[in-house]
Amino acid sequence: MVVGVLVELSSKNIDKIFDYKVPKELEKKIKIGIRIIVPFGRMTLQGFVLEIKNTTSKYDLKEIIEVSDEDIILTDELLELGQKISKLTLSTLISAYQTMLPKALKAKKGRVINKKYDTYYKLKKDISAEKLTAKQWEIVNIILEKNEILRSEALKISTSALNTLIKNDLLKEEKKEHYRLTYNEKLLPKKELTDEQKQAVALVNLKKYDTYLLHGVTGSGKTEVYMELIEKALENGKSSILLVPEISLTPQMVSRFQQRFGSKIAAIHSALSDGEKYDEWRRISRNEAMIVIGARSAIFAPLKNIGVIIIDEEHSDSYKQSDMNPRYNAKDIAFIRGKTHNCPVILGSATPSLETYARALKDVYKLLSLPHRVNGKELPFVNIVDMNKEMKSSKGHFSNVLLTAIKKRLEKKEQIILLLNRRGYSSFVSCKNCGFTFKCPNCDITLTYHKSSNTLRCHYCGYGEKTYEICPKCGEKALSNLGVGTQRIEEELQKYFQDSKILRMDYDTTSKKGMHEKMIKAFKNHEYDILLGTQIVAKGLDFEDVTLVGVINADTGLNIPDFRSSENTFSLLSQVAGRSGRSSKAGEVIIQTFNPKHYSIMYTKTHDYIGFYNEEMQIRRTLKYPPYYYLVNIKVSGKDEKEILNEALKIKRALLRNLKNTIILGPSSATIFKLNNIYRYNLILKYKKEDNLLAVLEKIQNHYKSKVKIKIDIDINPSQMI
DNA sequence: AGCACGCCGACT
DNA sequence: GTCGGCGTGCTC
Repeated sequence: MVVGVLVELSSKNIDKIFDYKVPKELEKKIKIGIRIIVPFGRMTLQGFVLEIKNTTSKYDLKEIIEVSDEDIILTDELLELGQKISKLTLSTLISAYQTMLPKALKAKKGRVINKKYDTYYKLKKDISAEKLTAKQWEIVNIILEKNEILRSEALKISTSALNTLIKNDLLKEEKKEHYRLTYNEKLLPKKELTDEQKQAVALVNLKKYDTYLLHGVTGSGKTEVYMELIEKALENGKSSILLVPEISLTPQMVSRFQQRFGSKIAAIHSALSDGEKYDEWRRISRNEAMIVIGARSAIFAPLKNIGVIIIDEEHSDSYKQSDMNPRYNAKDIAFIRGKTHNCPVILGSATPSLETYARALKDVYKLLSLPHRVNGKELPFVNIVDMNKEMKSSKGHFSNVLLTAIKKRLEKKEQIILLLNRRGYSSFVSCKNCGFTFKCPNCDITLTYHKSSNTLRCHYCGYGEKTYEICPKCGEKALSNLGVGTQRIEEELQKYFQDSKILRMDYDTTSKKGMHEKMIKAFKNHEYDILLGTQIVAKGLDFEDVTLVGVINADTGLNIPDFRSSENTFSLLSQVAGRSGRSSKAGEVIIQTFNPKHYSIMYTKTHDYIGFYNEEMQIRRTLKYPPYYYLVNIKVSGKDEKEILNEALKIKRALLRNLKNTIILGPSSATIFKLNNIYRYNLILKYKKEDNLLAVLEKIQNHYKSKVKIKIDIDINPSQMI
């Protein structure tokens, strides 16, 4: 027997099948999709069995060393899915398989994660009570009652008594695999759906593949719709996947599903240990868990018979893996799996991405709407505060309007959420007096300040100009770099409201395991009055007594050098506004901004997604951005600045020669131009239809695959352009 | 990734 | 003459 093996080394040169002989005694254990250990060069590596054959090769084949699995790790579906991912993202097949699996199943580097076993004891024969000591009898009695005793339980009674029983050969030992996580089986009855929700559910055909956009305002009860669809799938004996952004995968959210579906759910999130993730993965592949809730990578859950795939907050850029290969988008994977399982894919959002909404309007996706909140209340009143005026009267970060509103809530014992928009810390120049920022005349992207050359540059096309001291708009000498932290805001806030209890929630304070959950509980219990934080407070949280949401600086997001910055700002502000007034009390939102006339902010005031969509679409059309054009980002990096630039230019020429319908921008220096002495240039491709694009890109990549001094990274449909 | 091979410069 | 720099290519 000969097997074709894909070895766990992610290098373009090794990403192909190598043949090995199978020793007679291992033949029974060989299946396609299991992992094995093989000699490779003078290394010993793990690999996947992709082929089984009998033909003797021309090579003098080596033999397999060991078989790692009993059960199949990569099912036929996942094997094929990996092929597609590898092709579509131009990454190695092995890297595709590796991202599909939990860490515990990847090649061992250091710590090995294994299944966990519990030890139990049973009786070997009948025992007469009088021969036992009191402690021994206590142990035996439990076995007589329950048929077995857990080792840890017996140890608690008496270590020596247990040891004596074992020594006297009275007990037989048994090991049972156990999962690290347990789920409560106490289920709560489901909520009655509103007519709107019922209608949305009714419009979904669970029997065939189609993509739906569930467009529902904040507080419209999208989650209830998800649960209903999942339950319907379950009634047909089918499983489901629910993807949420990591940030909104809160304990609050998981417990809602667990109260409805008990141990049928498997929740995969970053707070789980590798071992816990591994256990969840096995529960899924054994059909013990039918409902998978998780962030991006949960789209690869080894479910057999999928009935519905739901992507919540579909506009979130966290569904795109942009930091490493394969640079895939979980949405695309959802469509592929939806097709293979012939089941619907539901995209849910209050502020859909423009790409998605455009497709819904074209009837490529079916549109489902939830235009009203479940509590019957209007969306909260939004008050925009012009900080240009405020800054003249106060020197801190808080406007009088916001301070007064906070004071009012504190007196009424209602709660407050404050958002500090800290996204995009990269340096841009802004006028303190009028809020003016420099934009690229070609790309409409905020120019980034380069200290070394004292210039402002566009990271898309490379356009540059030197910095000014005087604001070209208002003529004041007030240009400066911007940026504030949560700690400073907390101190300032505490000075204004000395008796109030402030809970600071950001990446630093929630990274410890369980902290996020603790904080949410504490805030819910009114142990704090004000919740101050970054993005993390904007999404998915549901507190009844929050009646005021304040945004301290709405603008920082607008200045990120990315064509989606307006969209992201509108979406963030809408999300955070939705945290206010979720129960019977009316909610208010106060947004502080230096750009009160900016359309992302204006449309937040009226909760007008369609208005924002229409205006932003015009910009996208004139500047040739998605959804009108597709994008590809090619990163060229290496140590020799001149050489990198030269190669980037060479690539550009090659692209121009081979792609007739594509616009090519750059090479322009990346946001972090020099990192660890590596220089980085970007080429940006814009196209509507280009049939041989993948083939051309692959050729370029292959040309550089063996070069050590130059690295090429290709990101197709990038989520951000930094 | 790791290692051998091989082709040029500088030296016990 | 040899030692060792690293660029290139191979691993069933």
